[in-house]
Amino acid sequence: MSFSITIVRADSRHEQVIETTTTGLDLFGDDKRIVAIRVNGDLVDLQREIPQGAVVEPVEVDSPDGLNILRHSTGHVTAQALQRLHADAKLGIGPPITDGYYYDFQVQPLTPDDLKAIEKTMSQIVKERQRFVRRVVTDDQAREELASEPFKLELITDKAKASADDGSAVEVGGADLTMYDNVRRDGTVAWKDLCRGPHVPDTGYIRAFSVTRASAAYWRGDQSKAQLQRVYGTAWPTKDDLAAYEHRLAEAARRDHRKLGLELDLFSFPEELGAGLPVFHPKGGVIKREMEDYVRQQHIDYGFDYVGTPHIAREQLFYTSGHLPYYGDFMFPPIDDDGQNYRLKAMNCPMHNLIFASRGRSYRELPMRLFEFGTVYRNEKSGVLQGLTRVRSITQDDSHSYVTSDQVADEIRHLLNFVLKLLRDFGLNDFYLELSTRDEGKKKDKFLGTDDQWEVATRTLEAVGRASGLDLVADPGGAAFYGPKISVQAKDAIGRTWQMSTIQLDFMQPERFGLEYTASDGSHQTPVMIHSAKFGSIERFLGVLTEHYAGAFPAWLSPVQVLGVPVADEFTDHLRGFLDTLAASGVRVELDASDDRFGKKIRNATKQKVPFILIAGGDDRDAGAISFRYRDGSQRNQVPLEVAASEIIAHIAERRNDDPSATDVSEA
RNA sequence: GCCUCCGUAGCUCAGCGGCCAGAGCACUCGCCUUGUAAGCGAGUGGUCGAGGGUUCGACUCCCUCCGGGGGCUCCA
Repeated sequence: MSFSITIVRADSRHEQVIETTTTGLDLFGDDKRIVAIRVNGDLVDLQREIPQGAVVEPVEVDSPDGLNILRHSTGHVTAQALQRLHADAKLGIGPPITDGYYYDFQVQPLTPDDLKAIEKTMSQIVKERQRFVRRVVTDDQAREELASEPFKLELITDKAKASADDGSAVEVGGADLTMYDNVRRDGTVAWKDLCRGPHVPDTGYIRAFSVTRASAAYWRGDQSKAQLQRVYGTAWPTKDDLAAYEHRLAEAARRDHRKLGLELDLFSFPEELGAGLPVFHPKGGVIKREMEDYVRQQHIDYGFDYVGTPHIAREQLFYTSGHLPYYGDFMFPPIDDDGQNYRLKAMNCPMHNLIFASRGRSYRELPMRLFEFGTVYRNEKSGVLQGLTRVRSITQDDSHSYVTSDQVADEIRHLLNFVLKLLRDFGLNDFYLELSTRDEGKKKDKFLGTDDQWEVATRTLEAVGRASGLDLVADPGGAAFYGPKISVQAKDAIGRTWQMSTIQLDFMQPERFGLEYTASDGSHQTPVMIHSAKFGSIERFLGVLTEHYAGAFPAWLSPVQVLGVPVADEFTDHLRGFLDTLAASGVRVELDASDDRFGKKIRNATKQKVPFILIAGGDDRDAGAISFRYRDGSQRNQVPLEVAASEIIAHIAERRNDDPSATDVSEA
């Protein structure tokens, strides 16, 4: 008997006639790059029988599906290992995730030693080359086989609507339940799990994995349910892939702004101040000031007026704005002054509204654009604080544009252009837009306003977003309570995405504050308000910049732009004279006149990631010149003083984000 | 907020139910100083995160709080 089967590969398409009872494994033999197949479009195990006439597509291990299958299979191995070591552990779910997988267990908290033991046992299971064997079972069979697994029983009960052992990634179909047995070479079953599959043919396919950490998670993400231990791991097609992944993690750790903030003396979080409250040191202060100077000037250029408002206000203001009812958890508790309650501001908009409302306004004044650096205070839950990227005192470069409804689209375009220019000026060139809208489902009561208002606002933002030519990604439910928003997501030097600037449309607050302007026909109209923050917050942006540049900031942002290092004491004067010239032109210079040796000074300067190290020795003095050492380690010797000065000054004035800081070869 | 791990000098980290708690770097002082990543020596520096408890005795064990890492949840 023979079958006709079409095999489809990405680059070619040909037919083969296959003898025998055909399984996927027969077709692809021991090709360990192929971990599953698609039969007529459905993802299935390699061992599944193939119906006559089927179209078969191999799934390679390094495809997205292949990686998920590999990682999910590794999750099964992790679970088997854990239950070998802790017989009383109960299974939760174990899906693949970005770069890896996890598996949840009800078990005692796991120590790093436990994780090492799990990894070791996993290696044994991999060596045993246990086959993954799929088996269709009835509900009753499954219940019997998994009688000691309460969480699995719950899944079986809920199978019609709920997810399988790997959560949302692979759903249990309404009809069949499947078990996956891990079968040893002698035919005995080592372990089994309720699972939709598919899986790699045997555990020998798992060749590069690592158990990375353990933490806690709630059963089905529900705080009222059991707390489980979540074991995270990662798995890759080859050891090289795993090594590359680990290198990426190390690179991210090297760039961690919390670490660099300490090493470069930029900022700190004094325990005495409280969690999430940073202080900027002089060097961090320079970067902060450069950012502020830049964005203040840009706001002026883009037609904004610079204003100022206090940090606290009577509580009533935030009821008027709607923030207390809708945002109250994020505000610090009231300050009681003789029966009058005050609040630290968690946002600046109500105060800007008061400036708008301070006198009668004409349509001739619109768009009216107010801007300030407003430090707001948000009582973020202790567990979510993270370095500068999640703090409790947030300095926003906050602006509010008040416009007529006809001007909305133009103003959004204006703001988007502003924001994109700013991000590019700071060296972020790769971004996309996210459109955050109201959740149309159950959480509707969390949002103010009518359906019509939301509809119009959302459509306007979407139209401008699309017209920008950037990718526009939907974020349902992510809107503020007063309106939808567009946020710019920027990718940093190692490909991580950060939410930076936001542009939010607001039809609600003008109404609540009774804001009005007189239109050309003499009627009183309500303006539309557009919130926007370009950096988002100074703190967060500085944190992201630090990681983007790994601390090697472009010269114009560098706390110390030029550091002079004499080869020996006697050349200090030659160097000092030149540095004075640069300083007179506004360059931030330092001279290392300490009694450290030359090599040590180079080392110190390099660790501080100073863009220009200037060196003066006998050759330089005799030639009326100076030598350069750039951050990437390259050198230029005996550069005439005038040439050196004009190059440095020009480089800084141009606010260039590239040379000489493009490469950073500081020791890890 | 929840779980978990952690908190010893400015930093990175040793140490231990019982002499007076250590190292390297940093800092201070002295000597030294010629070409691109650590010169030598000495010294200063700690209420062992805070408070309470157990104990003859606590940096060490227990509890609470504060702070941090990782994760969950939340949120933008």
